[in-house]
Amino acid sequence: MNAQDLLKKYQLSVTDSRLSVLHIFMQSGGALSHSDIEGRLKGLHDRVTVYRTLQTFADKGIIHQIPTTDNAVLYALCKEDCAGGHHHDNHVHFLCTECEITTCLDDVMVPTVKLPRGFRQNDVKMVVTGVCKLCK
Amino acid sequence: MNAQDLLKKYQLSVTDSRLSVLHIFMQSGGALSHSDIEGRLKGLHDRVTVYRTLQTFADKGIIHQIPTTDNAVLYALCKEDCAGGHHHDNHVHFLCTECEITTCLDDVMVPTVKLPRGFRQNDVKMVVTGVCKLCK
DNA sequence: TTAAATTTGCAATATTGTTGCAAAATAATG
DNA sequence: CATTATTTTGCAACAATATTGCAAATTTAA
Repeated sequence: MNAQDLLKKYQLSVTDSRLSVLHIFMQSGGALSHSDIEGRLKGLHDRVTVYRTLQTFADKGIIHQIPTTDNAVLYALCKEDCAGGHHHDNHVHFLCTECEITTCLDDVMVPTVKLPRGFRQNDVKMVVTGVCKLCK
Repeated sequence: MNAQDLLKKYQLSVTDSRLSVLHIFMQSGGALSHSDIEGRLKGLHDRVTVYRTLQTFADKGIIHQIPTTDNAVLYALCKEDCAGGHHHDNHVHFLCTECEITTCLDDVMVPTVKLPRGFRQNDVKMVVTGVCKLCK
């Protein structure tokens, strides 16, 4: 699906900045931080606009956040079937200590864990740190 | 073990700020962010000192970081057997959406996952979101 | 084509984290 | 216990990251 249709699908106004950010995600394939995106926009849009765009996309379920072991917040495109409110992004994320790139391991599902009595589970996030395929 | 002995065990100077921060961790029981700690210190010590204290404790293995799905970095006391350089904090962390408190589920180990060919794993973090025992 | 609604960019401000350095506190020594 | 050496602290300055209000510009609806 192209960027314009994706925006319409989620009932969002089609604007330059939203298209740019979507294109950047589509081209990169991986997970990006706010500053990654800002860098690739080369000053085309304001920092604030990027923040708001990411927020909007996350609210709509177009992108999802990835927790990292350090400080940064990363975002990645949801799979097509993420639609309908709740995400299907329960795959493992991988952070390479060599190239510092975070990858979505789409084929590695997050295993279920048995919680102590009384805990109710909604969501699980899992981040593996190590050396990725390309840096090996 | 009391705070003072703990500091000596790790060959750290015993200072007011370190004792205060340790006490805060011991009383809270749960995971705390930098600003949690700063808040409870009520201006007793400088922001910078808190940063440095947390850094020192993390380096020595007295506390460990917990990745969260949002922005914040949380810290929690390591178990006694964390000593000797490498941590035994490979347990699951639980974030309650009601009380917003992060707990270490010490008895729930992070399951191992099989990574795609070529990926080498060093470390795994797992955060479960849901409703905790007390908020149920 | 025009009016209504939304989005953007700017400015200001808040929050979070880092660094250098002199003063203070702690540890080591006799 | 007193003195010296080492470490730690607090301040100031700074950098990076994030948020808010508001007028101008853009997009959508009519």
